[in-house]
Parts: sequence; structure tokens; C-alpha cells
Amino acid sequence: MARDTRSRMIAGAARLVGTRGAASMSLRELARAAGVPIGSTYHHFPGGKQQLVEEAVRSVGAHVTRRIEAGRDDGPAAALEALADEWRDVLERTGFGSGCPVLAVATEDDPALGALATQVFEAWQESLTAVLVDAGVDEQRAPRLAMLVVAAIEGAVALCRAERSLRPLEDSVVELRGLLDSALG
Amino acid sequence: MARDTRSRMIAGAARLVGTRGAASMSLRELARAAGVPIGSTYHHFPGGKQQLVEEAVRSVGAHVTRRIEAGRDDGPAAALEALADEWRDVLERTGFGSGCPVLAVATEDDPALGALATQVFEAWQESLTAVLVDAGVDEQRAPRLAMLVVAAIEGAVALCRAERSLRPLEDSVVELRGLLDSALG
DNA sequence: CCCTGGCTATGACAGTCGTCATAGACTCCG
DNA sequence: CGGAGTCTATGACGACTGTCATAGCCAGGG
Repeated sequence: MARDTRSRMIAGAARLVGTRGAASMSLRELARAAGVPIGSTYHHFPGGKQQLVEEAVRSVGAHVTRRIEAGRDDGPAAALEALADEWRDVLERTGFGSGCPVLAVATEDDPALGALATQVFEAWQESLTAVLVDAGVDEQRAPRLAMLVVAAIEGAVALCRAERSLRPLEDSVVELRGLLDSALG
Repeated sequence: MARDTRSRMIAGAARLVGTRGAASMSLRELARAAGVPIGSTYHHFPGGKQQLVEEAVRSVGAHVTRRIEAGRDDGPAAALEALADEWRDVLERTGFGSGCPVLAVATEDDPALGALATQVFEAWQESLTAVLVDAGVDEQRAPRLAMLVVAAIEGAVALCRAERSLRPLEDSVVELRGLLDSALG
């Protein structure tokens, strides 16, 4: 029961941070949305809001990293598709109401959360770099390509949310796939 | 004097929105930062915070559009560089404290501001598309490339802010330039 | 049976927020 | 000099925030 409340709060926090940003997410609203008691927030998260947001961002980060690495043997195109798929799902499930919580945290003013976002982005880049190198991409170039992929996907997700359409993500993926293909030679 | 107060408030709002986001920007803080009287906010902006944020985003959008179109005859590489230059300047001048206010507004929950952000992004994409077509890029592909460029630059700026380094932007620009070059043939 | 300990519920706290009404201070024209 | 109109200053309003102390509930073990 305790674990359930805790994980529901983390999942809800991830969605709410992706919706309003960490600063604008209210603990009362989170409790309401997650269907958990308001008053016991500090029982499960003694570190308060900061701890809650940190765990939510870390959890999303780890989940996406796993998704990238799951298809490591299927090549760069599959890794790109995994990344895009994750956010396509989120955008569609929430009716373009929520985006990437890591990006949300990266664009806010809290240095601790900024450093956390960087950790997550770097983990994604490392996984992508490994896939690229495996596929024969130049070792100098692979990290740069991985950086572009992460930046472009994150930017595209934000554009999708504003435009309430998947087109920015789909267009970006088409061009990125072409670029990755041409880098394999 | 009036015009001066007004434009200082708009410039300050652009910076603050790029720093904390529109929802977390306080009118009191804006007045303090812009060195203008707190109480007269609603004299200059009867529409309140919403009008202020809208004018700030529109002003930044128009400025960047002009910068892209200024070098229209210098080709895609110059347009890309103009876009990157704008945000490099902002990031450096603010010590990675402020990013792109249009992206900030795009990732928040206000549908009106989201639509506004989309307008700005579309204006940028149209300018870039024109430059690409001028340079001989396929007319089907040019809008897609422009979309990727905008998404990637915006994403990269966010990563720069979190990482407190220009590397994400520089890396992305290198790869984007290569891609644009290879699309000219 | 009681009672201990994990969980929940309620409400207070100090602070900030956007908004606006009102009153004072200026500048400039007649 | 006087008055009109533009701008500034002050402070109030209700609502919301994160945080936490306190008290109550309710299952499990002795």
C-alpha cells in the first residue's frame, strides 16, 4: 500500500512536471491527480518537493535509457525510433498536454535540477553513441550525432506540444534517420 | 519616458520568461529587474500579465525572423549561423541563466501562449524554407529540413542551459551544417 | 485484549501571486 | 497661474504556495 502510494506519486509527478514544469507543479494538485492523500506527502518524501521531482525525473530518464538500449542490436534507426516512440506515446496519451519532464526541468532556473537534467541527457547520449559506434560510425563523430539527436527530439516534442500535432516530431525523425543512415558508411 | 518604461518592461519580460517561464515570472520581480515602477504595470499593459508576455514573445520572434532574413542571400549556412548566434549571445550574456522565451512558452500549459509560440516557430520555419529553396533544395524537403533546424536549435539551447556550456549548440550546428550542405546538391 | 507503528487527515504558518482601486506627483498646454 | 492628462506610489483583496505539527485511524504482534 505504501509502495503503491509512493509510485503513484512519482508517476503523477513525472506527468505534471512534463505539463506545467517543476516550479508550477503544486503538491496539492499532484496529490489530487494521483489519487493519494495530501497530508502524507512528507511521510513518503521527507525531502519535500525537491526529492519528489528528482525521483520523478530520474525515473523517466532511466526508463527511456532502458528503451534505447533494449534495441541496441537493431541499429541506430531502431534506437531513434525508440526515442521518438516514447514521446509520441506521451503526447498522444495526454492529448498534447504533457511533454518531456526532463526538458521542462532543464529550462527552469534551479541549478540542482539543471544538473540532474544534464545527467539524464548525457545518459541518453552515451547509449545512442554506443549504438552508433557499434554500427560503424566514426568514434569522433558519434557523440556529436547523439547530441544532435537528443536536442532535436527534445525540441521537436516541445514544438509538437505547442502545435498540438505530431508533425514536428515526424518531420525531424525523417531527416534524422536519413542523416544517421548516411553516417554509417 | 512612457515608451522607455514600456520597452524596458518588454525586454525584461523576454529575459525573465526565458529564465523562469511565463507562469513563474512575477510582475513584481519584472518591475524590479527592469527598474520600472511596480504599480504602473497595468497602466502600460491593461491586459495584464498575458498581454505583457505576448508582446515579449512576439518581439523576440520578430527580431529573430529579421535576423534570419537579413542574410537571405548568403545561403542556408548563414541563416543557420544567424539563428545559432542569437542564442549563443543570449546564453553567454546571461551566464546560461536565460534561454529562448518562445520555447519556454511552448512547454507551458497555456493554450493561447502555445498557439503564439507556434506562430513564431512557423515564421522562422518559413524564412528558413525560403532560404533553402533559394539555394536549390527540393521544395518537398525544404520545410522538413527547416522544421528539424528549428527543433534542434531550440532543443540544443535548452541543453546548453542545463549543462552551462555551449557544446550542445556547437555540436548540433556542426551536424546541421553538414546536413544542409549535402541537401543542396 | 492492548498497544505499537506505519499511514492518513486536518489545519495552521508565513509568504507570494495577479489584480486593481485610489491617491499622489509630475508635465505640458492654454 | 491653472487645470488636464499622463504617469507613479501604496496598499489591499482573495487565492494559492511549500512546509510541517498534531491528532486520528487501523492493521499486526505480544
